[in-house]
Amino acid sequence: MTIRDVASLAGVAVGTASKALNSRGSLAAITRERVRQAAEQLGFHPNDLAKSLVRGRSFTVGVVTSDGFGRFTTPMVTGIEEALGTEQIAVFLCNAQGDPERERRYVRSLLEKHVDGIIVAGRRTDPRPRLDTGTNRVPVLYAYSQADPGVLCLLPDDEQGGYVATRHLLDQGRRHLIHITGPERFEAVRLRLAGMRTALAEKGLGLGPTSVLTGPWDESWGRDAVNRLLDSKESFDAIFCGSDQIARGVCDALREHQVKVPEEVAVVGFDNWDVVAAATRPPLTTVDMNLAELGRLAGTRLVEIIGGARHTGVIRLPCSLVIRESSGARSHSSTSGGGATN
Amino acid sequence: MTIRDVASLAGVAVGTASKALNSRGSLAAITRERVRQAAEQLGFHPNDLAKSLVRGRSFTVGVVTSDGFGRFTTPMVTGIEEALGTEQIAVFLCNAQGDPERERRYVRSLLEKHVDGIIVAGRRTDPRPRLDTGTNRVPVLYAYSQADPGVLCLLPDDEQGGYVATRHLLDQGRRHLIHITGPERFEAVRLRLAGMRTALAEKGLGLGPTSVLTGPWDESWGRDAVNRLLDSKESFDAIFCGSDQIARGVCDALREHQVKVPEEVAVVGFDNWDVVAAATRPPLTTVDMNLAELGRLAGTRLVEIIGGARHTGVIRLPCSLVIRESSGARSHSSTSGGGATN
DNA sequence: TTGAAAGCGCTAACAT
DNA sequence: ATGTTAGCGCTTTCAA
Repeated sequence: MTIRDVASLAGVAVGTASKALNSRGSLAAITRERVRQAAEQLGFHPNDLAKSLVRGRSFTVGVVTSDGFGRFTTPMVTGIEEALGTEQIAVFLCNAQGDPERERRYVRSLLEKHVDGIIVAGRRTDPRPRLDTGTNRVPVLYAYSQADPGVLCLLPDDEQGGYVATRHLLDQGRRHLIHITGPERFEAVRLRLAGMRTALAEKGLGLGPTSVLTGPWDESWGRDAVNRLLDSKESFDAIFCGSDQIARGVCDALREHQVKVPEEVAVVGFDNWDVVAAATRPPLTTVDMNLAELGRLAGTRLVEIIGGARHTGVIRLPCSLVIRESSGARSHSSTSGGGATN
Repeated sequence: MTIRDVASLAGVAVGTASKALNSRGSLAAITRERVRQAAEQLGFHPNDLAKSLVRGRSFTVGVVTSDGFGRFTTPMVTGIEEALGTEQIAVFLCNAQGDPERERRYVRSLLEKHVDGIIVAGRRTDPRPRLDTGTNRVPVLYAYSQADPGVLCLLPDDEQGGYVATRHLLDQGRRHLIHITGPERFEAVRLRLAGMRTALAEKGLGLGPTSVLTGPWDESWGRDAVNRLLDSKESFDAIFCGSDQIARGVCDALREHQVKVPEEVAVVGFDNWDVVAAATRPPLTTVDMNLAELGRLAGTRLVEIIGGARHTGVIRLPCSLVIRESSGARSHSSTSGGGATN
């Protein structure tokens, strides 16, 4: 079942059939129609392999992730697929699991498949070595991942995220804020904290050395940190957490100490990881990094680069605040709050 | 940069170069080496598109999922990739999100890319319509998803899963078991319950009408169900839950009513969803569906079918029990427990 | 407006 | 053992 069959059924040459099916060149309307009908009748589908070979483009892109299609990659891939789908581009997903050897193998395979471009997606935003594509000049773009300034990197604006979260707490009248977050070696941790400080400074407030607690990214750290805080007798009326998992631990520990959330202490998380945020009691107000949107942008930018555009540098996409009950505010969502953005 | 360049640098004909690079035919060792060196020196990568065109196989397969790379699909894809990777087969991942129209578009695109086969992956195991590939005869296989008996379906053995969980509780000396699970319209819910009944029957025990509580799949249902149970004054010393999320809600509610887990009530979950199972207090004993293994099998079976083998019918893979603290047993893991399997 | 023919990069059958 | 050649299915000049 090839275009020859269609051509002969329609009684035309293959070249003519090709033009008819691709709406190219000039043809009699009647001929075009005859070819279309023949194709329809035979259930003809063109062979993309042959098409790609002659056109020198495969209309596929590769996504190399180190996150195993986890929490961060998943929504991004959805966005990427959405953006590329409208361009008729299909996606090869490769899960390198952070292993350089696997990554090399995947890249090799992608190059042999002549992908039109590659998106590198990570599980954390800290700099990584540039993807090694040898002498090949395929367009490469980094999403939720960054390499050096010579390439295009798309990242959430963690600083602005920290800012809006804090600003929201201040707007609720809270004045004694605590930050419980992940390990300081994460750039995201440092940026979110910086945004928090900016928002506090605008109100003439600051953060004492005992008000920032760093530890692992998980629930039990949230509980431990709260216990430590309660022991220290430090007073506070709000906690901004570096992740929803931490926030959940925080809420659990507060409840178990009969501290009412949000009446006595307001809590804001980070990630808007639905299964965690929705299951927390009370449901979490949290920062959403808009990863699907970031994925969408990655897709469209990559298409532009494939088309010849030159994009480099870091683009940071604003986070939004998703308001639920843990912060004691009436619900509404917001992306605004700027000011902390570079 | 094509095989011609390699051939001319090595001073041989393209056919010779091809043979050398693919270790086919008979060649002088010295020639083979010369070609290899030339390829190396030029950084030559063969064009898979051309290769596929002439060989009539693309060495790619499509995975169409309705689970958005979620909890179930993610580990499966890891297994699929692993199995196919060793066969040099790459994977097109398509997230149809349960939308038939999107599914049609993806299948069309996969067929045009001439994938060698397609794996349909779901977010629930209940029967779905067969994937529509038109007149095309590509091999299709269903993983964590099933269609009709004419095709090959790979599923977890939910009944055996229910059996091992229950058996484990009985082995701990528990005698008054409760089942809190998801909506009865799920085949998995009915099968797990059947396995539970089998295990109980072996000890001459049964399940009263008030001992099986069905509801939504989430944490709050677990809490509600426990509250209802405690109100009813029904006595029990173990709860087998249809999901880890339900189990987590169950543990939280029990703790809040000062019921000790596992001393007074043992709890077993289902899914071994690490972020939930590990964060629960105490950490959950739970049933693991071995989805990566299921994915691996899907990959190898698909390769066999592509190779001409004919496989149909339903294959159910055994679940294993992952023992943590919520069931009050010393840790060890087990896949055995059969008996409830068809 | 249509047809004929070249060629995308590669493999495989056939010659030498 | 190596070279030559004919395609794989399609698009795209160029002629007619």
